[in-house]
Amino acid sequence: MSNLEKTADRLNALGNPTRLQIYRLLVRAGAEGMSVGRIQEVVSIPGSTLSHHMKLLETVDLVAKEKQGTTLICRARYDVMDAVIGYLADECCADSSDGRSDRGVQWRRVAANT
Amino acid sequence: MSNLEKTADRLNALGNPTRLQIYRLLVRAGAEGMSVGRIQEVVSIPGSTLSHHMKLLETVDLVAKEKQGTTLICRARYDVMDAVIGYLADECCADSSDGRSDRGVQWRRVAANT
DNA sequence: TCATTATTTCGATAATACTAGAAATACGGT
DNA sequence: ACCGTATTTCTAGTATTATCGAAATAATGA
Repeated sequence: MSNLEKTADRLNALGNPTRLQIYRLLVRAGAEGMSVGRIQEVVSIPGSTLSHHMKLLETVDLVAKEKQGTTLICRARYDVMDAVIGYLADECCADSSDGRSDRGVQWRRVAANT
Repeated sequence: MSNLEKTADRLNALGNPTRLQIYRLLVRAGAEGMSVGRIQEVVSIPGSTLSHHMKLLETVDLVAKEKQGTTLICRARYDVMDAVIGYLADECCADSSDGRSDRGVQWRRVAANT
């Protein structure tokens, strides 16, 4: 699967309001993550529908699941989002080789303030 | 329309291999842009299909069209991509207020090397 | 083992998206 | 006015996606 296809799949996964909301929750939850049940409380949709969305997010690797007893902890995979934005910024929005770049802004990955 | 919905629509527009390819072409074409016909030569799809994709990209403001005589010049709207990545980086991936951020990387908009 | 809670899978329906041929429109040149 | 080129709109078939109730599975504790 090409880089373009993989990126398109991931963008598509985020290209749904419900899933983007879920992903946003998970990113904000940080390393602690969030259980499927807790997510369901927030987004207020039937479990079966939620499960379907979670599966898609997991399929494209944007979300990882870890079973803890009977509950499932979900976490955003920052490295994968990193790859997505990296594609947009580098592969896609990189300066073209003929130096036609005149956008004024660019996206760059920077180290977190640690 | 909320910021989340708008962003989801834009991600959805890019979440299709053909459209992502088109968008990539346009970004690389820079300020000069690219005509619909030229895009069609590259991506090799029927005009009606291409027109449909271009319309969607325009609807979400990722692409602007400018009529020059009988041909249509299309250009990527970097400011809008900027807003999309900005949402992901700030709204979505921003450090949560409780300081749980521990990702190691972050995306930041930086000035282009002018 | 039984009940309970958490989550998924199944199955079905409705909605949306993708694709593309054919006809229509818009423009510039003759 | 007519022709050719560029692009869109119309129309429709097919495919994919979203939704959700009900049944199934998994894990824990009594």
